[in-house]
Amino acid sequence: MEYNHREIESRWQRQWRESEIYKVSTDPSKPKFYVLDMFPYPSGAGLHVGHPLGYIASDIYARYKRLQGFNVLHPMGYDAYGLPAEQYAIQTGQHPEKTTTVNIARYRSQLDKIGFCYDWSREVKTCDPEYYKWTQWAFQQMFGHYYDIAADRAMPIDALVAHFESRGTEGLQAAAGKDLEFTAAEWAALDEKAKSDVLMNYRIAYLGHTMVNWCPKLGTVLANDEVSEGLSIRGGYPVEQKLMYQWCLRVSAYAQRLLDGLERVDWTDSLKETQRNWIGRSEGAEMRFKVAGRDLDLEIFTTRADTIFGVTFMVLAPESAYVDMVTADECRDAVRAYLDEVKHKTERERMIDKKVTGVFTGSYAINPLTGKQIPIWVSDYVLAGYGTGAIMAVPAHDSRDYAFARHFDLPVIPLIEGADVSESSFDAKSGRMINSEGPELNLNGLEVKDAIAATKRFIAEKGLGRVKVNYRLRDAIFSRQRYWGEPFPVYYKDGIPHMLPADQLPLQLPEIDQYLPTESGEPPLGRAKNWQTADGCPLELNTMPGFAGSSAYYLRYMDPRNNDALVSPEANGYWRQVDLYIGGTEHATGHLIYSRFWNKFLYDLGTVCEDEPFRKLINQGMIQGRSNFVYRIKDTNTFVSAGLRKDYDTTPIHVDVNIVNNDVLDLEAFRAWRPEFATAEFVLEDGRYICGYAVEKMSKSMFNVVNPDDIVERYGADTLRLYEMFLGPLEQSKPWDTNGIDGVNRFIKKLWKLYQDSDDSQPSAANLKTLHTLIKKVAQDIENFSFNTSVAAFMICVNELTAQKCRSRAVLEPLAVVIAPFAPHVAEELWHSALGHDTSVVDAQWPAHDEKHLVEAEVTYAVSFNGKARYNITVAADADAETVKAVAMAHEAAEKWTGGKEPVKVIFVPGKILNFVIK
RNA sequence: GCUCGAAUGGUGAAAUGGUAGACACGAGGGACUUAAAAUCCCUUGACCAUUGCGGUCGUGCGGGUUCGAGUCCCGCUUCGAGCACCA
Repeated sequence: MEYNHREIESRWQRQWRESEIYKVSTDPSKPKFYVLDMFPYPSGAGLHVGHPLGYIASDIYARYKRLQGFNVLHPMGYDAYGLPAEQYAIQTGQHPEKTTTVNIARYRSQLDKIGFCYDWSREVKTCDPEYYKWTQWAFQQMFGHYYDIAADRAMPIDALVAHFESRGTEGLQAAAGKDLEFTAAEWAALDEKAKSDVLMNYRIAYLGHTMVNWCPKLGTVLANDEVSEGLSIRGGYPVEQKLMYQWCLRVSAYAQRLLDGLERVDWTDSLKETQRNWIGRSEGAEMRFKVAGRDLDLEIFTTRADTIFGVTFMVLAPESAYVDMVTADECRDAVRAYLDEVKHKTERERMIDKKVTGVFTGSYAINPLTGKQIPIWVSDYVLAGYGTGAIMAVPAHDSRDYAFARHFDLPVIPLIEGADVSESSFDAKSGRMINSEGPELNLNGLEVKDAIAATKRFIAEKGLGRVKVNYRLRDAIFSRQRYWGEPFPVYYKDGIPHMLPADQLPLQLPEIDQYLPTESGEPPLGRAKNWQTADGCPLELNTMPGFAGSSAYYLRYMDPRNNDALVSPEANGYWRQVDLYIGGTEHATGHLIYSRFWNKFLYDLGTVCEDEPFRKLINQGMIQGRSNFVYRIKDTNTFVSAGLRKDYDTTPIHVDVNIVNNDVLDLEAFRAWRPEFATAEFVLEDGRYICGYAVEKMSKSMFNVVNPDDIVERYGADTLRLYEMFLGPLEQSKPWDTNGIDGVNRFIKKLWKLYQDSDDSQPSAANLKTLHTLIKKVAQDIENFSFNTSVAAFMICVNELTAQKCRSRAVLEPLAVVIAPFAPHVAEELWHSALGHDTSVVDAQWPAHDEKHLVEAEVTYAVSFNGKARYNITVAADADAETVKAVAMAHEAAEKWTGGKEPVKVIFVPGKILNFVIK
């Protein structure tokens, strides 16, 4: 019988669907395993061959775990809210929901063809009201909680109100926007609006006046991770800083826990490092400098407390509240002019333009250690949003301060022995301190590290400041001036925001006539009719950002149809957390921070039992496109093969990779491709037209998009799955190159052939060795996510068994099970038709390898002495006399080297053959 | 600038400190065939030798540890990724 992938695959996929074989339920009698893919945004372009890479890897792992007897949760869904559908809606008037539905259907059919073992009964879509009810619910919970620093967790806002009522802010330790101070009496005297404003300062989801990334072109604000180098990630439009009244999430309150949690998860070091950078913890000191002649302290943050003797000036951020307080009357005009100048620069201009600018305020601060007066300046190189918005400048040991000092001719005092500060600052945190002696503190001769500690101790004792930890991580801006997102379950009464009652959730997204802002500049929801509560209070017009829906979806899969809770305690208690999460690195500082934050908040609430959502995370590499080129001779319609092009003056033209095979152009298909090539002539080499190639992003405009459907149609899903794994290490980025897929396809055909005429004969020792080598290798490889070497192992195994003319069911049966995670359709077919089982291979047991079949073939002699050197000499079990003699000599030599004093151990372990020469 | 990765044939890549280049593609040669496709076999890191055997060099560069280094350590080079007036 011929291997017919079309027939086999459609038949088995139907079978799996009809028997609901991949449906799972909570089953406390079995150990659980949760394998998750980052769910896709269903874009209009559909899937290309790069998308399924991670899905195939997770599918292999899920199937493997299932064969090992685990109850595997392996769901899929859609991150359905997003800008492209909305942009498309603006252009065409088509409702984004319609576009999204069409795209989801397309994704589903593409995914189905690859043969994944998803439990589709658990599918979630973020735009589904049944789903976003719980996104809205979580938001309301965040509104109803504050972060208690002493308890190190979120607490109900009622507890905060109770605290205010009894003690005001006395003894309060809570994450807040501003440090407020009031008494219980003052709190009681506040009106409702004022109380609401105070509570906003503490809520985890809060309305705040913050500097936001405003993108005029997209007409919306963006989160920090949606902006790079002053441009929006999506579209690449300029982004400005703008002060707006927006919903925010107090992610910063969780900064330390987000950092600590990284110690407990099994992620790659580089991803953890990326998150650590993003959180940006820095330990330092907050210190007060008196302003000369005024009753005012400047509070600054520094990580280099040791350099305090080298402070020669102070700098304030232009937006700092200090600026107005310290500016002397005679300098007021100059300062105001400077502030105006700075304000008109965009963030991007400020970044590109590294010119040193600044203005003197006319005031002086007093260095608390030397008592000397130092000038206070304003400059835009100091950021308002970090630390206190004011710094002590140490030009000798900070390159930015150095540039400023040189530009304005301010003094530079070196503080580290041997540091040459004539050309540039010495920024390294190492060396011995000099010039650092004052009346009360002497740091001279100390190492920088010790000097920092000594200074911190000193300022804490003298009450000059305190040890302080700062984080770069900012609160997440949670409002979007967009239509296609979750509506906020919020209404306003007398200008005070209130949450809709829980029984009115979900608040459904209303219909509107156009997907644009209103004439008065309000977000699109301003167009909705009757967008108000029953008693006429207006509802919030903003919608939630993309990350809202994706922050807890992994929890919803545990209990997707529960209408009373995001997830029941039973379901969450069983599935707990994602054991394996596979997705791209592009979410490192977005989704993977937000969902960890979201999860920690739900953990504080007691909704979930695990503090970290994703135990192990693998980042699959990006698949790049491999573009092909033809070379047109200038001003002709003649194309010259790549190898001959240097003899002509040519222009390279992208050619559709789908009409090129192994870089050989299909001439007829090329002529038919576009009208202007219908009359194309060719200059061939060896009778063929060879195309050039380049690695580029996979995109329509490069004509290098390869659709998985085409590969499945031509070679079958199993070939696609094996080939994507064979392409290289999972975590590495690589170009898609269809060259080589034939090799994998050949392997499947050989596998198929091996199973024809299977019988009940006894397997030979060689058969068993081949089989057990494979079982051992593949199990190891799957655990290490080294799928490419597994595929190689399959090829070796099948080649060997073919050469051995193995027909034995005792070998073929476990072989089918081992191959099943990788090539499920063909494994299933062979399991039934050739081996005669009437159950699914999915229900089989993963075979254990038996060391005895491997050991007897080869033996390694490991000779160690001195507890140090170690020689492994491996010889075949049936080794000739000469080899055995060599081993004996090695043993003897080892004993001689040790002088017979050290024990010589000879260990027998299985391994490969090594030729060892004794000199 | 700081942090983290990576570098091996014509190509994708393998190698718990122990035969470098598994496996595959491509290429060359051969078998089968009227022919092609399909299939199968041989060769394929470089150089030298070649009627036999074989020999030398070789994992970005320079050092080091080790009986032994692609692998470990130190110092570079190049490329990629993340962060970046973050004090």
